[in-house]
Amino acid sequence: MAETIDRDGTGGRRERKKAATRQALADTALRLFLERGYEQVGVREIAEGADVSVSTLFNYFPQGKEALVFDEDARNEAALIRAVTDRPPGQTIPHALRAHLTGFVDSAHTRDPRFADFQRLVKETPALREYSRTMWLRHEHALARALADQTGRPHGDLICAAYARFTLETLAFAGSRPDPAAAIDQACLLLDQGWTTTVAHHDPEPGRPAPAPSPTG
Amino acid sequence: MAETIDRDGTGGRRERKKAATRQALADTALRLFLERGYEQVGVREIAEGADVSVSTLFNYFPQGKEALVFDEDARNEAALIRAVTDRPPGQTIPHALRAHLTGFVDSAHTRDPRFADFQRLVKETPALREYSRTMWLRHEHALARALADQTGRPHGDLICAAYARFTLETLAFAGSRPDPAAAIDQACLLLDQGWTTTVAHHDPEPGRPAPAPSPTG
DNA sequence: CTCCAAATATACAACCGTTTCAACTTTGCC
DNA sequence: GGCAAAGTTGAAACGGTTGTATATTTGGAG
Repeated sequence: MAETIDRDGTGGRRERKKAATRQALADTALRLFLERGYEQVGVREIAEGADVSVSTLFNYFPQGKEALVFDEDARNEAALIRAVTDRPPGQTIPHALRAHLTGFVDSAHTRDPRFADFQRLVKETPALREYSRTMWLRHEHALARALADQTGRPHGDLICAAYARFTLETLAFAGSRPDPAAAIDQACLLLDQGWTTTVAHHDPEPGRPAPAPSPTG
Repeated sequence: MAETIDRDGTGGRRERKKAATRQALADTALRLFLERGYEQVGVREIAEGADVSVSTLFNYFPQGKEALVFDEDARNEAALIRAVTDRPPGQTIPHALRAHLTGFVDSAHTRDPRFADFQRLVKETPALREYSRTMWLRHEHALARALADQTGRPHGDLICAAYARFTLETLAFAGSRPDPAAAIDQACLLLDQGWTTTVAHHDPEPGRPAPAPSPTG
């Protein structure tokens, strides 16, 4: 039969239903949160709204209530590492990062009008702010390693680690400010000055890092 | 009569009892946490150990379970602002901050042996790490203002705000590293380079800031 | 000493997010 | 059709936290 395509790939009916349920949960959650505020909506109500049980809700979002809101966002996170490693030739690392960060906060105005609402919700809900921040911070190690690779510094280098940490923290910092774009600008200015003065000179050719001495984690 | 000294000051018996209860709560909490781990001890048990009800526990520590551990720490926080404003003449702001931060992490070795245990507990308990970090971050505004005052920059200046944020974040960053002292060193190096390059030149005479144009909060 | 009013402490029940678990249902496949 | 794996479910439980209504304690006044 035609159903025998893949037991767990992206094409099966099962997977489609799962995706639909997941989406239904995220959608109703966001809708209710925007209507009445994050704290005023319980997970029981969300589950009911998506017509599943609470167990199922937590089966889909084991990270908890906050994760319901960042379902889409979580996909774009890896892009940050690529922004460094795949940056156009001649562009410095600080410029690549700054561009990526500002691109992220600018999309509030240009893109989806719902996206602005989403960002406002996060900005005004402490639990969501915290969650967003720690989400980004999960990439600290990856970013630090990318920086080390690209500059030829040793893995575990503390300057790279600190620069990675502060760069990611910049998003949370910007979110706490009336003008996020300006905040990113200034924060990056501060960090970039420190970075270039400390690391000094020449990143090697950006397209490829050094011959990738250790591809492991 | 002699008892009519102060109804709510520091000398009354009432206040002494309150302080004792508070201390008993913090002490038993820390002891139990160290014995069996933060997550393995419930607030009901802590209250029982200090011989009070759970309601009373939350009456003394409305910020929640985590606050039980940081009772003493909370008192020393204001010292950070003083480290900037009261720094010895001729010392730059970055140096004052770096000294204060390293002083904080070094006391793990020199001072109280219990302090090392305390720091290990915080380091190994995510909830406590988070709490500690947000505790420090509460001083972001105060530190930023102090920096602005001392450098003659306008209040709300984003460079000062970012530098304050990152400096405070440095403590959490250091805590997540195998060698915290080295981490503070490198993070401060990075930040200081950025700070001095960006703010450039002359802090005014350190002893007094500019003639304190607005003493308000 | 006695009594009052305010401040504190208490027990108890509720609420919320989250986890667990044993049953039940669906799904993909033979 | 039937089997095993995967997914769903409801209900119960847990731990932190908050309310509430009721004591208990305290300082001070008569």
